[in-house]
Amino acid sequence: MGITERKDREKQEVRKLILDEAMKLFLEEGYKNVTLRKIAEGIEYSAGTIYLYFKDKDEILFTLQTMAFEKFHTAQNAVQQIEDPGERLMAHGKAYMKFALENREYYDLMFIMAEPLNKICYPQEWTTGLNSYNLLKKNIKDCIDAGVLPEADIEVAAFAFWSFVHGIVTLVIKRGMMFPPEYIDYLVDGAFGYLTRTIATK
Amino acid sequence: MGITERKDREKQEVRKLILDEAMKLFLEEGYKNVTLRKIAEGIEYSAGTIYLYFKDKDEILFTLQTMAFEKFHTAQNAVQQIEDPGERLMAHGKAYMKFALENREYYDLMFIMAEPLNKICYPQEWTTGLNSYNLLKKNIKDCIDAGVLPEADIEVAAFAFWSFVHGIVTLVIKRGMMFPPEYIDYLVDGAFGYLTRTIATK
Amino acid sequence: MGITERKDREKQEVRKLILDEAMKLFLEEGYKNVTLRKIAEGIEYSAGTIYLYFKDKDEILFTLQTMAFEKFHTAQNAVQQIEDPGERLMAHGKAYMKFALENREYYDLMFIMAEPLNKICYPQEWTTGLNSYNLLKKNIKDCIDAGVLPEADIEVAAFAFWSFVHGIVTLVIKRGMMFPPEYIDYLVDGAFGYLTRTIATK
Amino acid sequence: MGITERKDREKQEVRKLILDEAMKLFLEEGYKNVTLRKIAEGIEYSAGTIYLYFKDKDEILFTLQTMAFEKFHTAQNAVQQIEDPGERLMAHGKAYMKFALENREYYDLMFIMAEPLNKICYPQEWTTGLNSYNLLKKNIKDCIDAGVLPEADIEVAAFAFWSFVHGIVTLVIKRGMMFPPEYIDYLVDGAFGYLTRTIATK
DNA sequence: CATGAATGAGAATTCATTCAT
DNA sequence: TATGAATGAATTCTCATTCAT
Repeated sequence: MGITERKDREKQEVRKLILDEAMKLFLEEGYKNVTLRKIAEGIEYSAGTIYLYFKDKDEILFTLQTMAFEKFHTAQNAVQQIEDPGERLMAHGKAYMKFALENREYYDLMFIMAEPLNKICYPQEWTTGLNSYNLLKKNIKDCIDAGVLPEADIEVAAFAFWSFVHGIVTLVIKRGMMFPPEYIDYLVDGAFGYLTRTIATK
Repeated sequence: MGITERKDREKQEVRKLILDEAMKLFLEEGYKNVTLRKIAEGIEYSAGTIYLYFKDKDEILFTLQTMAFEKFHTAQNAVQQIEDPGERLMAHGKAYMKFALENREYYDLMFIMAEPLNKICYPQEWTTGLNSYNLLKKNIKDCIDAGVLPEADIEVAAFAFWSFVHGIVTLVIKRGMMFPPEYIDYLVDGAFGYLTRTIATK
Repeated sequence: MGITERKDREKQEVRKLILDEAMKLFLEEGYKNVTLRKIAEGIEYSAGTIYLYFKDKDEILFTLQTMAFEKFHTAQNAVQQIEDPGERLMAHGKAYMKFALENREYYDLMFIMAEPLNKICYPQEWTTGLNSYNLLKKNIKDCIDAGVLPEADIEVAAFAFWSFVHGIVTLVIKRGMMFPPEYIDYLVDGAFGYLTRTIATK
Repeated sequence: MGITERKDREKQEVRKLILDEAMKLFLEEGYKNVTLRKIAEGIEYSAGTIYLYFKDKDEILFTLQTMAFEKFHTAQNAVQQIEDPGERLMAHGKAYMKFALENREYYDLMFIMAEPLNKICYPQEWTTGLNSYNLLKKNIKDCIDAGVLPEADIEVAAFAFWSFVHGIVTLVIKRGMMFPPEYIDYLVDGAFGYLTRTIATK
């Protein structure tokens, strides 16, 4: 059993090597520059080897997506320690935006890019993504229960809140060039503050 | 003169054929699916013919983008007839979302897709896009002046409002598969109503 | 007959237009940049029109070559006025080199380039070229008769002399980059003087 | 080790196959006839395969050029054993012409063709070519020192001598069709003898 | 498990040439 | 005579994928 285990570990290691390299390329050079050739070169294995660990290129991308969701979930979990529901929701939103803007390619992969999604239809693989969404719903619910947010269908309120922050970061990531660079932080913070303050001070 | 006119019309028709086919391919499977070869096949012309109408591939997508902006601007202008600032802003938002969800490829091209944007940097081509944004700012300003919206830097408030509707439609367009199809309209309308109502009842 | 003549003249004019433009492109941008499209654009006719005046692209190139030979012949004729055979031959050589180095693309077309030569096999079209060669032979013969050059088969002596100047200019035109630019004139003049002086002082 | 060696040899063989085919095509109809597609067809491999052996088309021609220089240098070295400077220079010239006329494509590649020379600017790759030139300069110098050739700047004298033989072979290679085939040897030998004899008998 | 060699399909683009009008 | 539209064949190059070893 010792041998089998070691083999297994080694197998996992190469797999990780591939994913890390793929993610690195993805982050550094964008989607269309992630080629199997480059991955193979980067990890100093032959291109064929990759097929021993992944069915095809899409499967790598898809795995990357799953990993991105995990990173994303972790980043958000931190705010759950805050007791006050209003403050917690605010912190949640800020953490969301911070993650998105500091990890633009990850965010693209998770919530914008079309590519590896054919497979996402299979709901079992979508779990981690949903976990994050559930977190949001909980925080929204707490706010409504505490009277910080007006009464509403939780689904609706969560979707509204998510749309808002998603809109902000998507605009910045994809159309940031429309605005003067030094102006963007001001817009993002201002916009977030404007709507949340207006709502929450009720 | 009749002949010249007919020729001209025919020329325009082939041009339109190309653009339609390009948009169709774009719709079907995204940017990387739009190849000159496929466009040519689709319209049953030779690949070279396309170069009689467009300088290169980018120009096709860029033209599509420009068309999208024009269509988009027209769609929004309609609401300006409404007198009441609050109602007008609400109508504006709904018209925005309606357009986006009914013309998803156009919307993608305008505000999400990365590809042909190299060229949009040249500000003169970006004008139509800015016109639409200026419309929004005006409507926001009217609302603030009328006391319907809380005081704020117009740039910030406009960015906030835009982010919100952009977020809603982007989520639906790109990650609509996360939600039960029959549920989407409810979410969109609900979310929009939830935030705007909360703000505007002041 | 008046009408026919005018038509003929007009026909010749367009033909000349094409040739001039082709030559211009050839001179300015080199062989591989002479495309029918560019010629047509330059003279503001359609590409198809060119086929009314020339069978195909090669025929244009070939005609250009013939024209180059004429220009070349004219340039050389000037030296024939010199009486002294030795001086005349020297002047001939210098004129040859001057023409070649000042009209590199012409020279390439005439004596180096492979392309339009398939047709040169037909000797009747080669006449102008031969005229120039005959000129050289005459000058060589005069030198031998005058005792300025050692006795020899005229064909051989002419070929030797031609090879020498052809070698100099070909080396400069095609491999000039091997030498410091400011050094080339010195080499060319020096080399020409070295051999001719050595031979001729006998 | 046997296996590795055999693999290596096979790899070299395909490489050679490509180079040979490229040279063949080059021979048959000049530079513009050397297309990757034709090379691939000729050796019955797929076009992509060529990219496993060469970075791009230029690299193939550049390799051919380098090979040509090496072959050329070897061919000339032989004459250095001759003691008498005058005889040695004569033998050098003859060896030069022999090589050029027996390896016309190689010669073209080295000293006539324009195409892949962009790269030759990098002086380190030009070394072999210079070696040959230095050989010539040495032989010229020995002749001058021995009084076989008249006093002169060595650079100038070498350039003159080179131009002469280069002119002869270039004329034959590129415009040989001007002369009756059976006459060419007579011309070449005669011309070479005529000038060298005249100079050297001093 | 790993690889090197090979491939086939496909990408954008260019051009000489044809032909109905 | 002239043209505008169209084409087909060609170009270089890239990539995911396969497979014998």
